Amino acid sequence: MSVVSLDTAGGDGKVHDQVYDALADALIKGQIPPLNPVSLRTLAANLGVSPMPVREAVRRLIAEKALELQASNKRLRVPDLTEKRVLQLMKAREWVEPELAALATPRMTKDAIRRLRDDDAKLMKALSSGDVGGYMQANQDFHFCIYAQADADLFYDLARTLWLQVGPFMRVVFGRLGTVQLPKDHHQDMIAAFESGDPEAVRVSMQADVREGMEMMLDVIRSRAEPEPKRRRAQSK
Amino acid sequence: MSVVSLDTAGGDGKVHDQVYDALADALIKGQIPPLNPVSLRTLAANLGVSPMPVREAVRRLIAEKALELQASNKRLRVPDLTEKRVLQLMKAREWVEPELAALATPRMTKDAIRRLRDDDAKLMKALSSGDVGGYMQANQDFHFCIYAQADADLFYDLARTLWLQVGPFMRVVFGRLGTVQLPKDHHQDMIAAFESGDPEAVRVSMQADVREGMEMMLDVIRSRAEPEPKRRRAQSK
DNA sequence: GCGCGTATATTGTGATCACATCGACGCCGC
DNA sequence: GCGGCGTCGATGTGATCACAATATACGCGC
Repeated sequence: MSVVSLDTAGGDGKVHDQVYDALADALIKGQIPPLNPVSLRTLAANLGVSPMPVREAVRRLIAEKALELQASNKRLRVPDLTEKRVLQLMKAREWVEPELAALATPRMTKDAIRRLRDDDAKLMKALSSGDVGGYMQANQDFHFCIYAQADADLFYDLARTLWLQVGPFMRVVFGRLGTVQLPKDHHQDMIAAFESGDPEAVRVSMQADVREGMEMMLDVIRSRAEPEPKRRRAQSK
Repeated sequence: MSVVSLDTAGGDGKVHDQVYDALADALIKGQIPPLNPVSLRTLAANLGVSPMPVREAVRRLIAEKALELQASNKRLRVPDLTEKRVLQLMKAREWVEPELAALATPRMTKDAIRRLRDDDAKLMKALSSGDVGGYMQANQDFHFCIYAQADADLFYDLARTLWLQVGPFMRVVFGRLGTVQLPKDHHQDMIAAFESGDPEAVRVSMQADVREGMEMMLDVIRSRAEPEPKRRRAQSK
């Protein structure tokens, strides 16, 4: 059984869109590790469709850099992240996501804020029980609940694209660090800033939240640069 | 004869990439007006390939929002720009492009700066002779010569995506305003800032350049909102 | 002459087939 | 036992076919 599966909700949407959603969801949740090879036919078989719609979904994900097609190899896989790349992703996230949050501030409804509290509660619970998947899900829900309020589709999609690229690596980060010493996240401050309707306070909270998360990832990237010198014939499993 | 054509340079590259490049080039140069419908089979016929690689290229361009697939209509076309969308594009461009320019500053070679002067000269010439196509080409060359030096592929691609979206509309802008009262562009200031190696000066010049161009586009968008009340049976051509 | 319904053509979508290329496995010879 | 080499399988890519849905054009009836 693969980590990807179709919605199977009413056959209305185009198949390649369902395939895209399934893959994007798996990627953004970190269910597909970096460097993991993916093949059209295998995916198609797992999803019970022909390779055709998978090709279109994959083409779209390649355009968003959520997948890559090795030039020499011509094999399809989840891209690895270099330090240079992470730095760019960090800068980009530090720009769009505070921007989205600031735009959302005057549009935040009582209901949305309630959902925010709810997501944050789920997040804390997952954190204390060591549920990585639950944590990532709750964190994603929290952030995108905000972004959806911003009424800025272009920025929203940009943020989604960025998350698509960092998603696979978040799982790696948690694998190294565990959910124990995670961040004191800034969700509480952010919620308070939303309630007082202060866009600038929201902005700084969001930026701090993004920055700290990405710096954690940066540390992991850097720490894995040298510490595995040779490791001949010492494969795991 | 269509405005799109293949490179026909050695059959090395994948066909769908050539198709993508051809379409992207036509779009970024504004050779395909907004709301212009395109069809897979027509494009395929014009390019002398099967509809298959065209589908992949188009799928990629849809992901980049350079094309859109009308939900109801299910017809493929170049997206129109709303004011809200232009404002987001402006904000995004005002962030990435100065960022790219600042990153490029310490990496600017003598040769690159020479090319910048060359492009700017071509730009001025095209401007005085009213050559819209030449102006857009020279302006594109100028900007992306800078961005290529930044060594920041993620930002570079983001800038490309944004240009892909504004491209079709630039031609519309020129159609309304002509090349006459174009901007005093900030290219000279920018080149000077590059030579003195001042990233902040480069940043402000680039931001001013982008901002003024986009404000021009914004004016056109706003001015076309109401001024054509009915205009029944007054089709051009 | 004009409106409306039908027929035709064209559209995007999905499936299937054909092919060149590359990796992996296994066999043979040393 | 082990290295080189050939075969087989899998991969992405492209072409062609089939199909449902829609826009467009034509013609009939009023």
